[in-house]
Amino acid sequence: MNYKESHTLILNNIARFIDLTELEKQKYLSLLTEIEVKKKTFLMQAGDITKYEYFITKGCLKVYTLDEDGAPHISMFAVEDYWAGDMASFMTKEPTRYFIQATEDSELLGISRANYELIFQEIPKFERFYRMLYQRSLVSYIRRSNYGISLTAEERYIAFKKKYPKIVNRITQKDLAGYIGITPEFMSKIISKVNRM
Amino acid sequence: MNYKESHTLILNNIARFIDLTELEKQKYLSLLTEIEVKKKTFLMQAGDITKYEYFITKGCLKVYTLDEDGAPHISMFAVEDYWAGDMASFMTKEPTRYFIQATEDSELLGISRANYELIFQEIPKFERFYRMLYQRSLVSYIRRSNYGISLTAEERYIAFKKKYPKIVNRITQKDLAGYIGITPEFMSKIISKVNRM
DNA sequence: TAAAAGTCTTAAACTAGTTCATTTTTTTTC
DNA sequence: GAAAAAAAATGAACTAGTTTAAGACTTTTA
Repeated sequence: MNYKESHTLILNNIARFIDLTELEKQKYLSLLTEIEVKKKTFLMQAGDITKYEYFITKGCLKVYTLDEDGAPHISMFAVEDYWAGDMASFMTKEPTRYFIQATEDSELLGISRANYELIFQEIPKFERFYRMLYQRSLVSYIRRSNYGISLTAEERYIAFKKKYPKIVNRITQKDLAGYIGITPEFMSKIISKVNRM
Repeated sequence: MNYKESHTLILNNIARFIDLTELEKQKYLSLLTEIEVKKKTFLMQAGDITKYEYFITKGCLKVYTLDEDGAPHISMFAVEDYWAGDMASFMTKEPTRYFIQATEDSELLGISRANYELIFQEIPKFERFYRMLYQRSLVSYIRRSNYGISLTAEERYIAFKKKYPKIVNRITQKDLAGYIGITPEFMSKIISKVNRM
């Protein structure tokens, strides 16, 4: 069958781990909600009860918290083919501490909590899909959880550039500083130093 | 049925997320290997191909990497009722970068890669168990991945003490420094400062 | 149970990263 | 396309955390 671009993208993402029949694909797609967010608008703000988990089909968003001083700490940039959301709030129905804001006009597919639970009943293979998706994410978060304490800011910047060469050019230096965990001023210094090398 | 202590512990851990029949419990337990490690000995060293994932039934172990300067970065302390291992190496069969060393005489249950795959065929419910286990771990690693860059060393120490009050007293200050991501000297200063407050 | 090895404390000199203030450059908005 | 707003660059004074070194205390080992 012929699917629209965004649907092909999410089906391919899922096909990395499990095979679905045509019927299952259609069932799955019917459980998704299409969402558009214009640049600078929020998909989620601290205090919200998270209703969806998101798959990004177009654009770029930043996921961040604010500390007591109001400084943003960016935990990820989500671009095409990425999953984003606040799993803790999604699971527990407690208010989220996260903001998710579009840094470009973006398009997403959302799955609601009810449909997320439903999917495991309707297509049990999805337990396997999510088991493998989470297993992979876990590996990269375990690695990343050591970055902040074992690498200098310059090393973290170089690692980010190497791992996400396409994202570097789509975000501001200020947001990158918020991800690396330093001030924009020091980020500026590091970048000019690394470029000089 | 009556199980030995270590088996009761792991069955209870699993029962948090899925229900197993007597037969399934026995099948599952038959796939596990009992392992003993004496204090200071290694369960895993960098370069090894990880053969098992572990569940700790007694004792305490530290999981760490060494940086280029030979300084240890501890990623977790694993005590009773915890899962440990190097999932990346376990999955990809590439050599691990981790060391796992017992800080007390310890007892573990190990599941081999072959049996891990087998279990999903024999008892598909385990997809759900691992999906939920990983989902939970992910939530805490996502949170922790921001700790290193958004909290000061003193704040990280206070957070650790609050989250793991029982572990603090079982490990050396030096190992705690390796977890917090600072030198043992600065750890000493922080502890005496926090205790004075 | 004595010696050796490892852990903890303290302090002084140092470095990575912050803060604050100002100017230049780029992007957004009407 | 001009004005306003936001981002980036630069520099000087500051602070959190490191390094090195030495002595006191604790644990391990023979």
